[in-house]
Amino acid sequence: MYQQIRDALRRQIADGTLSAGAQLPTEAALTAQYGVGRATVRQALGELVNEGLVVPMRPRGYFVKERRPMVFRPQAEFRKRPYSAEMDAFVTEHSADGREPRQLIEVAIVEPAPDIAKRLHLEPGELAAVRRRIRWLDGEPFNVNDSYFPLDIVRDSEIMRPEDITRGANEVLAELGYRQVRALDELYVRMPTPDEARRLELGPGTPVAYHVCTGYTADARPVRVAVSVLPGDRHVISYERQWEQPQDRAE
Amino acid sequence: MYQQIRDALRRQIADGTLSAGAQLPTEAALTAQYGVGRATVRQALGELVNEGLVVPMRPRGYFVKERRPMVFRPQAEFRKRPYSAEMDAFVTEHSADGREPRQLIEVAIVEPAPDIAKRLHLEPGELAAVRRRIRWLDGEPFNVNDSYFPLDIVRDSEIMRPEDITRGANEVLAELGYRQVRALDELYVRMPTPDEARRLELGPGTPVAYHVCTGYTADARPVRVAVSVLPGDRHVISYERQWEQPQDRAE
DNA sequence: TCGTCCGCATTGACTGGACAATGCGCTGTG
DNA sequence: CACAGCGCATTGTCCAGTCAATGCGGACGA
Repeated sequence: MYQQIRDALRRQIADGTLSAGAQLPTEAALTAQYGVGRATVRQALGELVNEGLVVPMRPRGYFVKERRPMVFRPQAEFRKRPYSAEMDAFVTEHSADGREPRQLIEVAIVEPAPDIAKRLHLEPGELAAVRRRIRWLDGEPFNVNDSYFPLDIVRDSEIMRPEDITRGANEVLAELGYRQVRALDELYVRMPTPDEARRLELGPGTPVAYHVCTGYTADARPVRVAVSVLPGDRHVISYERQWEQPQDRAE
Repeated sequence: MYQQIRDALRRQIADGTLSAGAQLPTEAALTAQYGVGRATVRQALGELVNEGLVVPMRPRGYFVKERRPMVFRPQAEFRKRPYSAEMDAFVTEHSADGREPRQLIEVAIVEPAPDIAKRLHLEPGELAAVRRRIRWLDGEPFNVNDSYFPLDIVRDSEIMRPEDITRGANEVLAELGYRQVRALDELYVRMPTPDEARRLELGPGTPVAYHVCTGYTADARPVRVAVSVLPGDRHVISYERQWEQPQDRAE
């Protein structure tokens, strides 16, 4: 059965017989070794690909996938205080040292998708400004981040210019009189849409985190919806908490 | 080509021609309709399955998958807390009303996996206690949650008993003199291991969030590592943040 | 009326082939 | 020595078929 082949290969990957980056036996070799048809071997390999363990490099063969996640911190933009020693160590361990960043910013005025409009309290037909950002690391697309703002509050502001805002879009919003005091984060885990897979150059077997952050002003008006798509094989999402009170935590 | 068939079906699912729960044409029907071999049709259907859009119900046919996510809040779940109106509304919208919960608890003494041991600052060979929980909703496995504690501090405590601890394991730890004041959360997104897929009854095309929470006492000792596996199709992870309070309220 | 058994439609697993596409490396040429 | 071109190993796509497993529903019998 193909499951035997699949499991044997998976075991070899897990125990290091096949280390990261190593080449697997070719389809022909496996066909001969197990005495089965090629379709059977391909099914075994296909499942490993779908698990994200293996990448086919046509026509060179199959290779064990390497995983080099970067830390993604939803918290980073809010916090000014220093992080704890643990967080520092963790970030250092997964740092981007030596990798070359690049980003592309694009600004547009759109009628947002229904779920975005709902979060911004926009009526159907009302417009929003969107800053679309694609970020790259070492020439590899890393994540996409689209931030939506109600058009009437950011019109003619710095936010509409497709350039990097060093002090952050949140600071600009604050200067415009819409300082955010609260945010609601949602995180969905799913397989990418074909469009996302293309934009992020995702191989099969790579799920994504879909992160939606809605920022509110003190009078409970939503002024920003940030949508991020994070490839699972390139990220670890991390945040820190402190207990204000002795408290339970459960999932 | 199989891509045409796949895309045509995906379009029908997206635009509602095939609604959630509806049956797709059978392999035989598609074979006839497109005049291709069965393998081609199966490849098209297989990719839709891997995207999590479609579920094969052997031998009844292929059906459009339904998605019913529950809110998962790393922030206190039992704690009555003054959540904001937005959070309340969001939780209400994705509530578990009318669903029947069940859970199974198992306690063991183990030599933890290297990554767990490292987070607990345990030397190789040192032991940990682990409380393994599987939680169900409407007979469907919902998530698994394994909490590890250094054995020497929980030995003979209530934590070693495989029963529900109403006031929470964290409170027990606090009573033992190890009150947690800080936690570091990590979230990985990946495809499930075969073991996870079996325990959680995951179909193909269902990614998981792998959530690791390490809790620290005031003197920076890690006393608890909670590992959760959350099926992507049954969860939306959500948390709330506030800007720069004296005590940053976590995410 | 109720229960049991069996047929059948459908997917799962597999065979053994065919031809196309594609990088890599070698070879031969200028 | 540099470069262009070709061969080749390998995966991608596809075909036509076989047999097994499985749940549902209808036919049949008590």
